[in-house]
Amino acid sequence: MAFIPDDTLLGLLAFRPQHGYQLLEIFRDPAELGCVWKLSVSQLYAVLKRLSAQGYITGEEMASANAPARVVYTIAPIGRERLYSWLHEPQPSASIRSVRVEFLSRLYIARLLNLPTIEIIRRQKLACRQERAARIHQRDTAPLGVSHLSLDLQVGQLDAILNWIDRCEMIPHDGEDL
Amino acid sequence: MAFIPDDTLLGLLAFRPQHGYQLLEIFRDPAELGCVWKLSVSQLYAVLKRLSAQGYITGEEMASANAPARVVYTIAPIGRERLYSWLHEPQPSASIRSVRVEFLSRLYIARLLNLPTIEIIRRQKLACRQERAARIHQRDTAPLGVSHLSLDLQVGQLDAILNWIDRCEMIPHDGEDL
DNA sequence: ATGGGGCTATTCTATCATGGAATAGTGTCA
DNA sequence: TGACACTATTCCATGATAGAATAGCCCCAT
Repeated sequence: MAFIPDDTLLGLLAFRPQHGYQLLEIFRDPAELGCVWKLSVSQLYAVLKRLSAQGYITGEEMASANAPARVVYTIAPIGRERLYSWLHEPQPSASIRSVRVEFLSRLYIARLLNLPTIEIIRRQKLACRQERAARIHQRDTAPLGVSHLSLDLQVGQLDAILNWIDRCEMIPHDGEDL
Repeated sequence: MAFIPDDTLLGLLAFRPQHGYQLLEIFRDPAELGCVWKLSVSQLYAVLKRLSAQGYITGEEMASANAPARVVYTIAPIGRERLYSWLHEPQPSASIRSVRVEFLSRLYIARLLNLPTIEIIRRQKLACRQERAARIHQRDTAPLGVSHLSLDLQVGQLDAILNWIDRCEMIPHDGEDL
């Protein structure tokens, strides 16, 4: 299963306890996770509820002087465990969508927490190379037609990823300016 | 709205009347639409029900000597209208996923029905070029960080599509061998 | 004051997608 | 005749998604 929103939210809460609306703004801001993928209002609160029910986070209602009541969530120890095993996933998916969404989310969270990203990138690169080899083999045995075209496109997309992925190491950490 | 499964199924039924299980095999076969995207059993029947309720197709139960009863669906005139307006969509989406799924489905259906594909390809290419220009502009004004990386990846993916898309014209029609 | 509009914060609802199991007929082979 | 595989469809539980609904708080004009 993927559950990218769940793991990403755990990462954001590992950075610091936050309430739903605060998290939402990170997904709305095109300079933050908003550029990677959109999380709808209802899904965000649904995921928080699920994580809470599963014991990965704990919520505490807090009254505020200048705003309606809010629920501040804090990551629990088993949430932290789950987060680290997600970040250090040994065999990340190499589907095009996963690279754009899950891998970039991992990078975002790792940077936020000031963790090293080299291993994350290395494993993703390896997975993409393996995927590319598999697709090339399929393409070269596929009959001409749409299936051949589709595999050809996928190889091209993986090549684009492999050309791009090394640039991911060269961006500074920015966990402090949130 | 997208509704790619609906439009694709209309295309398959425009080729010839078929029942659910027959359609399903086209999506299971990796040499046919199976390479483009998977349609689950339940979704296929759900879409057929929806199309039928909306009057785009009509179903007729048929008993068979060597198999359980089945429902054979036939495309209705307004279904055919809808199909053609989908095939000739003047402004196709240029998202990476749309190209891989919707554009290739259009191509598949156009080939199946022995319709010309040049215009479909031309419009898709144009849309991708516009999308590329927009993403480049966003990237070059984005702050360094994950958002910049994400846009950079998207530009690379669009370049890969533009390199690939001209090869789509050079594949023979194969509507006869189903 | 008061009532509208806008921001914060969350919930609710309806529809659709997804994967899997369940049902049920038909043919094959031992 | 019982096990198994294939055909054909339905059902169910869970999750995703968009949108409206609710509701407190603040500012500003009437």
